Amino acid sequence: MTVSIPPNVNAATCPSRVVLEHVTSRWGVLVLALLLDTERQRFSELRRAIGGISEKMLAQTLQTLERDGMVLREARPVIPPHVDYSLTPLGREFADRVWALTRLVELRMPEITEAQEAYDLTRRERERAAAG
Amino acid sequence: MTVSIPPNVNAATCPSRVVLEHVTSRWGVLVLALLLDTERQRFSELRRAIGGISEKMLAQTLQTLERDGMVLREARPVIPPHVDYSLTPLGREFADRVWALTRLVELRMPEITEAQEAYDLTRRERERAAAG
DNA sequence: CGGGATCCTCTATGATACTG
DNA sequence: CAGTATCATAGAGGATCCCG
Repeated sequence: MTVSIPPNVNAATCPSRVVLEHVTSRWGVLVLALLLDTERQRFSELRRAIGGISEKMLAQTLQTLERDGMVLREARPVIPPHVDYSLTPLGREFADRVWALTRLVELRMPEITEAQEAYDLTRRERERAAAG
Repeated sequence: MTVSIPPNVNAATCPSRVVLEHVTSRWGVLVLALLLDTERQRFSELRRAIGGISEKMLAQTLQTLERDGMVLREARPVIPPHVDYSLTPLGREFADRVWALTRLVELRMPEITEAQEAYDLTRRERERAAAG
């Protein structure tokens, strides 16, 4: 298979690179996964479910994904405000793939951990040799 | 489908979250894609192919991916040094998925751009209404 | 409740210079 | 060539307060 990365993939301004970073960002991954699971969530529900995310970052992440057409925001004009977030069909498509990637990491975690330990071992030995 | 995010997915220390960030990081994505395409590359070849990455970040990204068992580093003890990087089977598995995600973004880019323009339009109108 | 605005911290990244 | 070490900085992200 040939990948043939387009020249402008490298540019920080490349539009698709930017979107890729949105969906794979620290909080983007979690928001997509959570919405994939629950279909429709309120702001504070998302915040509690994710745990450890600040209001600012949740709002920012949701806005970014909404702007990219991945998330649908429905605000009911009541007091107190009631806002529901859900995935658009486009968003579900991405959430599926991102979630698959997440599961793959978890599936392969034993091999990864083993590789890390092996790497750290040879590293420590090398350092000891350099010091001694 | 039920996702059922494990409770510790949120923790910044969650090992699989960390690995996920490695493979989806700004430079990780590009390194994986490039190695998927070329099978085996030298440090400076990668640097030139990616374009815009600093030596420091390339070295750091490669080390991280090597430590995670995704990238194989082969150093020939000659002068000047000759180091080849390639994907391990594990790394190829991840590179495939990451690359698929990248292609999906490019495939859906028209819809995404359209959504962004629509979002920006309603935003500007709202701001004008607030100002006027 | 769902944010916006502000201030502050810390980390990711870049630039540069040096070395085996 | 393939890095490492050091320094500098922008931007990500957090904490807090405020408001409709």
